[in-house]
Amino acid sequence: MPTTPPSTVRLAVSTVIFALRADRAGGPPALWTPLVRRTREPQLGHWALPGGWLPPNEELETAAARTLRSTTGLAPSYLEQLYTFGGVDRSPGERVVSVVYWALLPNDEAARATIGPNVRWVPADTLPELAFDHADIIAYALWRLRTKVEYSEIAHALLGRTFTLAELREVYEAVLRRQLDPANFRRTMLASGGLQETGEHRAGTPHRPPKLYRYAPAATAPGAREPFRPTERTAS
Amino acid sequence: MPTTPPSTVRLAVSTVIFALRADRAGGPPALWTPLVRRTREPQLGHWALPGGWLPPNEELETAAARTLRSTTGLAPSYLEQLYTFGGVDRSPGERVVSVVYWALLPNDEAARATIGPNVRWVPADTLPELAFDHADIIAYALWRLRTKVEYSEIAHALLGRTFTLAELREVYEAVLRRQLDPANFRRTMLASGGLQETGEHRAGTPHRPPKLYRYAPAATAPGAREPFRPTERTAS
DNA sequence: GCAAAAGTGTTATCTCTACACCCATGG
DNA sequence: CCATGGGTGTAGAGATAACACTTTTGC
Repeated sequence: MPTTPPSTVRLAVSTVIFALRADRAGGPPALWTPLVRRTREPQLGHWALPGGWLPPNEELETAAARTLRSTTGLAPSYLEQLYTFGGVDRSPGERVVSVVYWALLPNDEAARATIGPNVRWVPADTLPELAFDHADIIAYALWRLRTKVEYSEIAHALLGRTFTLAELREVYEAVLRRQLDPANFRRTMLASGGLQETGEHRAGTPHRPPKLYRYAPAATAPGAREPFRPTERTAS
Repeated sequence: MPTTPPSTVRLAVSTVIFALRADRAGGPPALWTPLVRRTREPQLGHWALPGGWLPPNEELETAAARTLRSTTGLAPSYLEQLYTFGGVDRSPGERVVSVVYWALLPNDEAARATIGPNVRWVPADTLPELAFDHADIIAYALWRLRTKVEYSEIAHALLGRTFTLAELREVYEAVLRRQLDPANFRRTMLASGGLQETGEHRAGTPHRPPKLYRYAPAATAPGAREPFRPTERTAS
């Protein structure tokens, strides 16, 4: 079916948001993501990633954070550019290039996220049918999260400011979908130097109270592999 | 200095290109990259990354390959999206969002790349002053190449179709800027399963003729970490 | 005291690295 | 037969994984 080629390119910014949620109280947490219902054509009524057109005077990352806030009412603990999707046939009738970001929300805050008829949280690995290529995009973001957790210290972004080692391990287990040895996990984490004892303990447990830690990135060792975030020039 | 905000966003595609070149004949190769001289304002006359505006009916990756071909006259052996740079103040007076790709050229072909008054090859780690934020972009692309070489098998893309293990090691050494143990390198490479003997030997050496290999990706083992290239829908 | 999770110790195994050594070829 | 890089063997250091064991709390 030959369509008349679009005359312009429109630029959108979308965000894939991840947070941990327990299916049932006390059960192991899993990754969930919020979707919004489209209120315009094309694909009116379909579920889609939060996003919108890029205002000419707004930074890309700021636009991503804004759509995130308007969707969930929360600020992300982690936000990074994922990929730019620009296939000619992504959207019928017009050429849309989407710069997609991905974000992590802290656990305690995510519980009181905005809910409404046009926002819906779904498990990240069993998605409903989505608009455009958004299912592919979420799958890619999930892959990025899962691979990045293995070599980077981002898991803490899914927790609150302080957490126990067992809670941190639960995050890893939810993301990686496999059990980890508590003893070895503890040693690996402490050896990384990225954790700092708060001196406090989690109260209210039916057993020995665990220590609380906070994330405190180690002083960058010479020659260490820093993530190298591209330097974006912010508006003056 | 307050400037009047631009009313539209323009979308460009640029490409960082890497190839190996020996400084002197027989010497160890190093990474070089081609630049083009700008023939329009802004930044007229400055050296910049090859690129251009995105035509509404052209795929992003196709646009990157096209600018690469028009700059060097060659086809890339590797091409991947790097990052999208969209800072509000990247370009004076207008809002330009650049989807940047990075590419590798095979060694034998790179030798006969196009040269002209408006194309100039420079060593990738000692750049001249560049237009816009292009120096930052190349630095980021270099970082990506150097980190990706450590966990992925892309080094062969800087060589021809067949190569010796010593030649492959030279690529790694040029990219990583450090010497590698030939014995251990050999074993690691052969164990990866990505190399296949051709049965031929490199002739004309003043000593024992080395075996020639070709790149032949191993059958994907179950649970192996595939690179997961995002699925772009190609034009029908 | 008993259950349960926090936290520690120990050992087998695998991987990485350095380097000694033999092999094959041109001159 | 000699120089040179191709190619193999191997032992020590360090990281990883499995699991036994001790500690500390609530009930």
